[in-house]
Parts: sequence; C-alpha cells; structure tokens
Amino acid sequence: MLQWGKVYIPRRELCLANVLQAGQAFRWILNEKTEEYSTTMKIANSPDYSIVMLRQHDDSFIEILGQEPWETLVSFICSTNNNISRITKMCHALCTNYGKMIGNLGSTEYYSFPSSEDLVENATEHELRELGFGYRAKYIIDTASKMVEDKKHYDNCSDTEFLTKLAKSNDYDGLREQLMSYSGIGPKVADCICLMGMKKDEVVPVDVHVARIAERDYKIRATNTDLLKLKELYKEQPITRKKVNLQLDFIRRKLHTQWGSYAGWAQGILFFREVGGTSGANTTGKIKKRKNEEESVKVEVNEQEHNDIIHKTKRSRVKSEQTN
DNA sequence: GAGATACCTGACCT
DNA sequence: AAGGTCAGGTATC
Repeated sequence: MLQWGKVYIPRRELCLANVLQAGQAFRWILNEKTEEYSTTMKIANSPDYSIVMLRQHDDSFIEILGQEPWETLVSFICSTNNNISRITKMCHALCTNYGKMIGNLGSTEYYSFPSSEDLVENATEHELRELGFGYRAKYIIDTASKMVEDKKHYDNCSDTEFLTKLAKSNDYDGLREQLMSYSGIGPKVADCICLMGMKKDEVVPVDVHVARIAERDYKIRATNTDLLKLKELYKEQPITRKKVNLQLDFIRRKLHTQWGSYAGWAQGILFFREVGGTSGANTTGKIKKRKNEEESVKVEVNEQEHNDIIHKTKRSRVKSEQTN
C-alpha cells in the first residue's frame, strides 16, 4: 500500500538534506531525479519494516529524527574515526548482506536493518572486514553477541525493545553505563545513541569539534577541582569510570547546563555550521560528497544567536511530537 | 590511573 | 604517481 501524507514546515526551518545527510543518519537513499529520500524503518509501534519515502517541496517539511535504538547503536559503532560516506556505505552493506528484503520500488531494493540475531547467525568478523568495516568488524560481532546474550533475560524481545527498557529503567548515567558495556561504545558513541536513538534531547555528544567550539567560543575548561569532583561522581560506575574522558565529560555537562533540555540538537546545528559539507547515498549506489546548502562560513557565535538556535530547535521538536 | 599509541579504509591533497 | 593526512573514537598497553 502506497500512501503519501503532507506535513508543512518551511525549508529554512528544516532542510531534508541537512538532516538526512549530515551525519545523524546513514541509511537514507537520495533519488537525484525525483529528489525523494527513501529508507526502510519501523513505523509507529510496528514490529515490521516498511519502506518510507520523503519528498520536500519548496514549502514543505518533516520532523527531526528519532531513530531506532538498535540501528543507531550499530551505526555509531561504525562512525568511530570514520567519515560519513564510508559510514553510509557500511550501514547499507549491513542491510543488503544481513538484513531481510522488504521489497523494491523502481530498480531500488530495500532491506531491513539486521537484528543482533541476524548478525550473530550470518556475519563473521572476517567477512565484515572484507566488506570494509576495518577494526570495527570485531566491535560489531562482539556487540551483537553480547546483545543476544543480554536479551535472554528478557524473553524474545527485539533489540530495540530491550534498549528501550534499558532507557526506561535507568537514569542517564545508568543508561550510559549499560551502553558502554558493549564493545566499541565509548562516551561519545553512547551519547549519540542517547540523543539520536533514545530521544534524550538534552544530551550533547562531545567530540573533537564540539570540544573545540566549547573551549574557543565558550571558554569552557575544567579545573583540577572540577575533574576530581567528576571522578568522585563516577566511583560507583566501573565502566564509565574506565571509559570516560573527564575533561570532555565536563564540557558535556557544562553545555547541558548552559543550553538546557534541547542542548543535543543545538549542538547538532553548531556542529553542522562548524564542519559544513557532508555526503550521502543515492539510487545509483554511489556515495557522493555534497556541500552544505547554506554557506559554510565560520562565525563568531554569540549568546543571542545560540538562544535563537535552541529556541528554533525546541519548537521543531515539540511540533514533531504532536504529529506522532 | 592518566596518557600515548595503534587501529581499517578510502577520499583528498601535495 | 607514490606518499601523507584526515575522518564527529575506542581499546590497549
């Protein structure tokens, strides 16, 4: 069954290319002729995958992304020390090799994102390396295996259901501790999963770029006393204690305090401005580089501007929740 | 226990 | 044309 719906949002408030090809998501395919984006995903509470297409008219618009926890988790394991076009390629490789065929539209075949069971049953580290995953191959196999094990305590639930339960039964610190128990998930990846896969809008994933912005534009820098306090805070969390970088963690906390409950999305916008260009998949199967649709200009950001960004982000987020 | 170092790959640059 | 650098980090020593 093919259905189109309309959601109106001005392009200046949300540009599909800037959301779907900017390093949040890696599995949207752009048909350059029709300018439609497509992917497979679970809709609402359905356990099955559907093909989803999005088209942006000059005056139209969609919502900010809230992705599947499991797919987000695996995608961001792939993201470490890597570039967007290769991450995109890897995510598609996972689907076409280990996912299930959902159907095809035109000449494009659509696959589901593989579950942890799919990966444990069919994938090996060696094979993933041959597919170009590099050292992340081991992380993915180890993580999928542990996920299958962990889920045995929760009868027959999906990866996403399991992760959603984790999110519900833990506070942020506890959830992060759980996420970082998997191979290949450190503080940055865990925070990306929280923000983009678990709707924790306040979480700011701190990477080299965000750290630079924070230090350069906000003069945020932890003192020794600050670091000692944080260390004390994590003494009951062995994994966090081991994996976290206290200096970056201080920045994360400070940005949350300063930017409030939608800090993560404000960060996304600032990151986009800082780094600019990106890439994505299209129906030819080629992964292309693309440029930021706006001018990629480095600017001195001031407080008023940041407030505007956060306000705008929050408004979009609230609107998207109303349409759900 | 903080801090340096290795790690796959491929696009881009010199 | 071969060689270096970089990409939204993590694991390991």
